[in-house]
Amino acid sequence: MMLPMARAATTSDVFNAIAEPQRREILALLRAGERPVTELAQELGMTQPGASKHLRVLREVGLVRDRKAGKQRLYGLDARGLRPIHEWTGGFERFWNESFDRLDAYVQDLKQARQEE
Amino acid sequence: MMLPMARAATTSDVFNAIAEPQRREILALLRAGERPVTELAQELGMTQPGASKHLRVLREVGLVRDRKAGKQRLYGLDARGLRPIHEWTGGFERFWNESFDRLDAYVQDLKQARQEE
DNA sequence: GCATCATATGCCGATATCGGCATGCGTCAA
DNA sequence: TTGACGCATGCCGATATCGGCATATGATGC
Repeated sequence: MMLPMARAATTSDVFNAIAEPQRREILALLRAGERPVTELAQELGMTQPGASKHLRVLREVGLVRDRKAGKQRLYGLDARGLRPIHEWTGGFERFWNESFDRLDAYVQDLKQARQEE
Repeated sequence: MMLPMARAATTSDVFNAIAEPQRREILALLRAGERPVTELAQELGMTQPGASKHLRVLREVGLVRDRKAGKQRLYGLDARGLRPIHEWTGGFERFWNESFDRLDAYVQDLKQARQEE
């Protein structure tokens, strides 16, 4: 019957988790230390359920850890998952300084090659 | 009337563009040099329209440039847009080595603070 | 012009995503 | 136990996303 396949990857990976601006803000805030949900929501101007949902995503990909502290639930940063992304982008470091030199060079080569044909 | 607001950010930023595994593969391949659409599609095992669509997204966020070369259209890498991501993740570099030491330390601080209240 | 190759675009179906809202559940204190 | 607080979850509506397919657009060569 061959159903259409729709979406492939989903929010269960780190790349996707940090594609959301608000989630990036949460991570940035958590660098200063653990924080309860309500405080995060307040500081970032979002609703409490909104914050909880984003935190859930971040927790599922391992960027955030939570622990109970009495009535509250403290969320803390676990940045290890960001390392692969840092390294992946780092693999392009050589290119973002010389991108257009390279392009130009390639164009030159191409013209050369054409004249020699 | 207050309609629901649904999705906030969209595919028009670099974080989102590289959230797609196939788009990351395209970028990785383009490190080796410019390539036409069909070749990309073939090497990555996707359909030509599929490749074209992903390339469109990459082009719209500026990660890829295209130029016409006769019948073909060559796509080339413009990695400058990856730099902000590299730097953003780099802002967490201090944390991904000592994440849990810090957490523990914070817990200690917290206990201290509580006893002193 | 016409056929051909290379690429882009449009439509569709399935599903994922996000925000808002209400509500559930657990914990603490009185 | 009851109430208050902190947080999570569920449901909904609007929209975005992705793959597959057919088709349009564009350039080339005859």
